[in-house]
Amino acid sequence: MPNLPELNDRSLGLLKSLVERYISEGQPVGSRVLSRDSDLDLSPATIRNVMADLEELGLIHSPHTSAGRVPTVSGYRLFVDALLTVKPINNEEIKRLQHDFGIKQDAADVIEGASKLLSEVTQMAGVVTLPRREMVAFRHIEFLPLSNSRVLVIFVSNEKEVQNQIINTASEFSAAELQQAANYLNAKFEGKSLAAVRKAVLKEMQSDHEHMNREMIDAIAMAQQVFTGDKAQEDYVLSGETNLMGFSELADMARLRNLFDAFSQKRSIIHLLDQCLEADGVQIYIGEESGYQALDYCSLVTSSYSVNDEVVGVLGVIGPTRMAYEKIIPFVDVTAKLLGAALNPKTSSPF
Amino acid sequence: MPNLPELNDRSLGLLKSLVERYISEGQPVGSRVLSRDSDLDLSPATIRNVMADLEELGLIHSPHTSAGRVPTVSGYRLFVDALLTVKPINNEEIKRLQHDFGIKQDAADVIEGASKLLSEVTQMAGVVTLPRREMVAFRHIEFLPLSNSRVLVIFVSNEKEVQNQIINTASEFSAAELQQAANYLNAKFEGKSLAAVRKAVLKEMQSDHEHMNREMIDAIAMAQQVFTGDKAQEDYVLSGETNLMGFSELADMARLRNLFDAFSQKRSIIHLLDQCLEADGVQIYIGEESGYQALDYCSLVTSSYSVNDEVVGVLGVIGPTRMAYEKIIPFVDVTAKLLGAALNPKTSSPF
DNA sequence: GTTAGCACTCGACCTATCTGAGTGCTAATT
DNA sequence: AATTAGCACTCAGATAGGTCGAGTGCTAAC
Repeated sequence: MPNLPELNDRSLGLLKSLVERYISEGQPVGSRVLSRDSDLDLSPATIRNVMADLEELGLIHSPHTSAGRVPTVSGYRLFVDALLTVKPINNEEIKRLQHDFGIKQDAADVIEGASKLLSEVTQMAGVVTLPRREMVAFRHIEFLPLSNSRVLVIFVSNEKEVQNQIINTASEFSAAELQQAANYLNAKFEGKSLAAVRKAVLKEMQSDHEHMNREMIDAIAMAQQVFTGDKAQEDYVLSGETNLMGFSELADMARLRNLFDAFSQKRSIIHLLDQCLEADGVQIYIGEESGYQALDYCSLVTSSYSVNDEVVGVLGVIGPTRMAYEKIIPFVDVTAKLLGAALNPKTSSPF
Repeated sequence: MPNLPELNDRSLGLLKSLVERYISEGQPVGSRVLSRDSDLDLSPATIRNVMADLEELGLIHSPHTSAGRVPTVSGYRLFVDALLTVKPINNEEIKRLQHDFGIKQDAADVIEGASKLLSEVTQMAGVVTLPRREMVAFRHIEFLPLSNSRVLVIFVSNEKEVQNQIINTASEFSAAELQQAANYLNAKFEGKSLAAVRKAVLKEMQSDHEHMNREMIDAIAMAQQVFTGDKAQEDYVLSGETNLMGFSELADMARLRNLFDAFSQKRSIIHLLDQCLEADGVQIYIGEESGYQALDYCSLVTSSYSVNDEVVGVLGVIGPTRMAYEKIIPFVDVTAKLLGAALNPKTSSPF
């Protein structure tokens, strides 16, 4: 095993300077600029030696012989994990953002506003997943008869969210019968979380039906269709995709198309965002780390957001790997908290 | 006034060959290929003379001295209006498309399916506007109390469409009061078109309220908020945008960005599509004809679609000006008819 | 361990040249 | 009078050579 060059403070400091420089300038950085610019007082020659070490460790890389060095994915990773000095957001700024959130009436608007905000402030793409259905509270259900034993189900959760779907029933019901069923379900489940409702419905289905009358049984049967079909209706709101067209990393049409295809198919992106649901705090995927080819030249900075201390969704920013992490990270963090608060009418400011 | 060269049959035939050739090959076409290929038996020299005439008329144009000729917008226009031989769609194909439409349950799915269909078949971008709200039938309304005098309005139209909005009321209402109001409105308006409901509501507002009780007045006041606020909630479903990235006309990042910006802002595109609502039959905008800079290098082929003989929306295809109009036009036409039929549960096939 | 010096590499940019497709014009042909 | 052959001309695109400068790795001196 070859004797790997050690990573002392000096090397790390150098890496930090290099990454910062590359992020701000966008061009491979050479030994001379680094010598002149960085606070460490070293000659270009010395810096070249250190850079050779860093290259051997796979932290930086030279596009060609006579260009400077560029951080690799591992380089960025080390930078983000250990070297980054996050810039806190000043208080006025937070106030302003908070105010922006305050205006919106319904949940969909709030979500869309958050997505736009993310993209406008960062000049990259912003993304916000819709809140998870299971985590929201059951508020009200309504059945309306359609033709051919089909029933339109309207379902209100939380304060502001309305969803609807069509189900097929075993027999045809009158408006009055459906009303009864709805009344039953509304009385029984109001205020519970959807996850709880789902569990309760399944239990009812399995228990013997002796103590239940016909209407109750029908109601439960319909509720089953509504709540236990797992049609992961997950979705997200994306904004500012076109900002990404400005970055040279994505000037290549094939790459760009890959990325935009992924955006419109949504599947991969949703998978990825789902992974962020579990982790709390800010989560970062740099370049290929995401595992999705479409995002190879991009980084994703995410944070989950919560309502009533329950994680319900994820939001984040997508941009080129060369992004100003020290600003993006705190901004994503704050936005997630503000969004959570805005979606919960009861809480006051998290700050 | 200079003596303009006349447009005889030969010139027109030549223009036709040229446009067809350019559409299929994508490269400026010269006198030689046209002489060899076209059915008119003419030497390259003669063709050059004719082409010079066509150029003088502004129908074709030479990118540079030693390139062939390319149709101008006027050239395409003349081609489309007078020279095009539309290829009828064969019957099996229609059957297949019809079947695709048959499967979908709810209106939103049908619309999205149509958009995807348009983009997949043409390999360009497909767009479908959501049906106009005023034209659909009123079916059912429902009020639910929220906090602070706010009321959630759920509103069902047609068979499958559900919409909702939040309104602010003058005073706080109980669930029972709201129920009464809803009953009143449902009884009074069921089955009428939204445009009719709107008119009726406005009339009620102006009439003296002597013959009405308190609940009716409240109901009408709420209905006014719901139906007469003209929040043109117009929107469209776009698919296959990324197909456009493959066309050399849009290889330029600035152009592409312009276009995609227009797509996500939606405003311009909606304006344009709205213009197509009035015209019936297939409508075509070629290049700058649209008046929107973002679409300068694109053509838009649209057709309105109708439910119950009432025009409710527009659908179409967006692609480079260099597109196979003879196939696209009949396809858009058929798709519009099939979509109209699919949205109307009562009609049988239009074919 | 650090630095100065130096030969070397290589992309970026500029220029010159060649090629071929296609034109416009003129004069000959039908 | 319309068509065509012939020819000089134009111009984008590809290829090749040449210069420039930024940056490197290595060696020897500090």
